[in-house]
Amino acid sequence: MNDDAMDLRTRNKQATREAIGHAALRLAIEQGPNGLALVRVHDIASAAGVSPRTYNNYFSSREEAICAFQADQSRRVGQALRSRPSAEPLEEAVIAAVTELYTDPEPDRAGLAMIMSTPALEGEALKAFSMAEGPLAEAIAERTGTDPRRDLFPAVTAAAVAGAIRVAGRHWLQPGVTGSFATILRSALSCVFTAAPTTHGPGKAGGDGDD
Amino acid sequence: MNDDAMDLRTRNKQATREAIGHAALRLAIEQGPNGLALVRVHDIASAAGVSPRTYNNYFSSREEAICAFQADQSRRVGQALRSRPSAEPLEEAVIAAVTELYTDPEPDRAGLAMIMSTPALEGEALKAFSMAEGPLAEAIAERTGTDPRRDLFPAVTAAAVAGAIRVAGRHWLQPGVTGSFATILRSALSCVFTAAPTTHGPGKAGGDGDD
DNA sequence: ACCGGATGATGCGTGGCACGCAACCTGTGC
DNA sequence: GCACAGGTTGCGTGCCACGCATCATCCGGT
Repeated sequence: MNDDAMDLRTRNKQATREAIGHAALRLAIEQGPNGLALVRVHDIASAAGVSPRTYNNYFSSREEAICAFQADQSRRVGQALRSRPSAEPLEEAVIAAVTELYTDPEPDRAGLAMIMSTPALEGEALKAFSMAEGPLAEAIAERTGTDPRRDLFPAVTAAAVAGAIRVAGRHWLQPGVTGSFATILRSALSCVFTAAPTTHGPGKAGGDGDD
Repeated sequence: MNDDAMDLRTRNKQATREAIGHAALRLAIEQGPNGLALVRVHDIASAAGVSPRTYNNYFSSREEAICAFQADQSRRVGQALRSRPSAEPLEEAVIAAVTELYTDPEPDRAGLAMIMSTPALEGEALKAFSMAEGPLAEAIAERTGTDPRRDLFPAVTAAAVAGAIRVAGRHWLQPGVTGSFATILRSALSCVFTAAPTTHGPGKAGGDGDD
């Protein structure tokens, strides 16, 4: 987007950051969820073509590097919602914005699996998803005309949306679940805006005939 | 509750765990959010009356030890919901269960502030709160008669509830916010079950006290 | 009450990591 | 072309997680 508007310095820095993050995730996937301890900083650094010391200038832990992509993605959620027509109802706007952002490239299954099903990565993954909440809450507050400092609705909804994205991801990764991520994501987000369904019909979710 | 039903061994172990967790949180509070790096493992261990090696048998990071209490609390949420009369509507049951669990002793402001406003603790704190989601989702699924493996509603709602608790905590800690934690918590949880308030009149945050 | 087994608590040693520091190299603006 | 700001690298330090072997303590059966 603004890559050309940046200094060469800045662009290189960004590229380095992405290179390290990408290398970290790739190596983590190779080792699998149980071999995370085997992914040495040295390996990540050399895979990214930088010195270990430089790696450490960008990230202060392997976990942070591995989840960098998720974190970056989360940072864009607020803006994504703002870019929806303001006439659109909140529910539709949120679903459209989130779905668009998270399915432009269908997520990398292996990467998501690594990030979401590795205990040691859990904290960082949660942190990554929660990064969306602040900006999202502001965008929601703006759209609904509420004051986020006094009304909890925007923040709670933002947290719920972030949670729904997580849940959708987890569900999508489950073996035996069919359906595109987009479908599951929409379904999960719908739940956020649907008050308690005391008796709530069967088979939503990825919901085509799997039993 | 079942303390007397446990083996002496088990009880001691539990006590040690709590001692370490408590010591860790106390020391962290003393150093403040910016001095977390100064809280040495050795200090925590000796403050808890155990060897550093033993500390490491219980927790594999300072963060984990500091957030142990939050984690333990989260593990009880599922059970708390199950203990509500099954005739009660989901919303009321959840609000009652969570409020009861989180306000039996009014939370320690300093401790919560430490846990929720220290970047280095953020991941572990999120992890602690998210521990409630699994059991909570199951309890919700059971109460609403939905199959959590096919329907996303239980999991999404559980995540939303966990998020609401977090948001309530953050709001409660904000300077200038009046009102008991119980009130704020109820207000936040209400948002979860309230569909989008396109025009949403009352039902604010601190509700009673503030302007 | 006694004893063998199980389980937790410790000490020690090892490998790795985060980060401060200072020198070096590379774009940038004058 | 030059001096400077900013990024990269190597080195050294202190801390930490964890495997292993040992010892103390608790448990259950006889």
